[in-house]
Amino acid sequence: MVARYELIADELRDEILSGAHPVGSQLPSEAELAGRFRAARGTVRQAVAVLAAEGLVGSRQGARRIVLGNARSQSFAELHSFAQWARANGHRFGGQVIEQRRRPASAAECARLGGGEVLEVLRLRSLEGEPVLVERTVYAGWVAAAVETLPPGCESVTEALYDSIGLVFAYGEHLIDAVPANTRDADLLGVRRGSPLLRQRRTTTTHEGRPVETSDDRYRAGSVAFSIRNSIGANPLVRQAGDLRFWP
Amino acid sequence: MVARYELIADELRDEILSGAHPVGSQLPSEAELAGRFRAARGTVRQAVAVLAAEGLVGSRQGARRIVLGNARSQSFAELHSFAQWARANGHRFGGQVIEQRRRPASAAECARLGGGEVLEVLRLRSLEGEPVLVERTVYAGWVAAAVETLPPGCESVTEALYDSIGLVFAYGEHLIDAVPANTRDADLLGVRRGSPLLRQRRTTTTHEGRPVETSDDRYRAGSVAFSIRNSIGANPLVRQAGDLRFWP
DNA sequence: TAGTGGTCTAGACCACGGT
DNA sequence: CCGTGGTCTAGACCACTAG
Repeated sequence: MVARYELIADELRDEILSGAHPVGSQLPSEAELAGRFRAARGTVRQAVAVLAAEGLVGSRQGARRIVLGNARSQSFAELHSFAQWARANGHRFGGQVIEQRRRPASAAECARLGGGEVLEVLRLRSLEGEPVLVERTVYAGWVAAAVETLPPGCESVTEALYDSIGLVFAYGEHLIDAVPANTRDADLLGVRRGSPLLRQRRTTTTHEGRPVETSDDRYRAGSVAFSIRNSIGANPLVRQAGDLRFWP
Repeated sequence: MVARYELIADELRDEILSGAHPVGSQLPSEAELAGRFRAARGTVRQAVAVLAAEGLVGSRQGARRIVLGNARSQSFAELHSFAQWARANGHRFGGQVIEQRRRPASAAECARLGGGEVLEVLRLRSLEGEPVLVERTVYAGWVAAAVETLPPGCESVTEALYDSIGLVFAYGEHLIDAVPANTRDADLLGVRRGSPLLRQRRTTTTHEGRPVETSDDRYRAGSVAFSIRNSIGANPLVRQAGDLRFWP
């Protein structure tokens, strides 16, 4: 079942991306759109809220909505999944487990994952055949068994865990900064020790708010960037801090 | 004029932050909240959408909303303003213009800012007395004059430009990655050449979609991080990729 | 099956922008 | 001033979750 407002949003998005509404131009008014799509004004507002959340249009009280961009932003919850991002963008990618072991949770991990035993996995992932990412992931005890059954060359852990135990990575918090490569990082990525890496630390939970994993991912400089769109003075329908996507 | 849903959101947020709704617990149903606040269901939904956009609660059809976090996220459009972020977080900060000159726009800048002459400014900014940020900003020709009248030690360019010509930085697009410090960066920040910097490239526009500036900001590693909260499978009211804030 | 959130409607009033 | 988007209401139906 696809919602009406999604269909309207899709149609408007296509018009924007195709150039029918150039960047800087005004969108039709809500009343006009409501008439055109034979929908209530509220439904149209939901549709344009989608576009606003994608950073395609902006709005302010009293003036017509304005087209801000015409680049497809890949709406990424795939911030969690290297594989899903790489596939969606047509990249050749791979991955390999380097190390994997169970151990007791540290104090910090107890706070984030809920204590007990955890599973620590070190993965090296590549893009177009080049190693670009060192992933150090710590899984909560209750998913450890499922992760251990995955093949070492598993392409997408996210998808595999969904298929095997129906696990959905629903919410995430991410910290992004820069760090120097340590000896191990440097060795795995083929860069010099101390050279810049883009680090993404994240904690992921299920729909129920149950913590699944925390991870420390380090990208070789120049391989990817994070892209964010945001706006000020937006109302909550629009309040989005921005869509977020990887950038090759 | 403060909207009703904002007041409701404020009250619920306070309850969450104060621990009345612990992380992992369920929020009251929309119907209950509507009764309690004597508001229509739609208004209550707007209020909880605010909290969802802040990453405090999550939701899924059929189940009650769940409390995901209890940390205040400083809802940052202030991603644009080092001064506003630093002040809001109680940091001691400063800034100084190192270089400033007019020059013709490059080809790339023409595309982003609209051509003609531009104003290039190099600023060094500090936190707690330590230099942490090298800011290379290119202003569009139409704001150049206003920027040139600012004192070299101006704390907040964003605020100063609002006060002087009513300019509002409304929309931004940001690219975040890691780069090695070049000789100049290293010299200004007091780090070794080649050491990691966190880079934020941004383009900012007005409410009307008119480009104002593009900037290349480089943070010393360890001084700040970017924090993002996001969710999957969210509906557009909630679709926010996440609030975004600096992190000391 | 009952309760919950997601969608949609139709109408009202208000604050703001531009003329 | 008019047109626009922002807020709010009241009610309806549906899809989903959970017991």
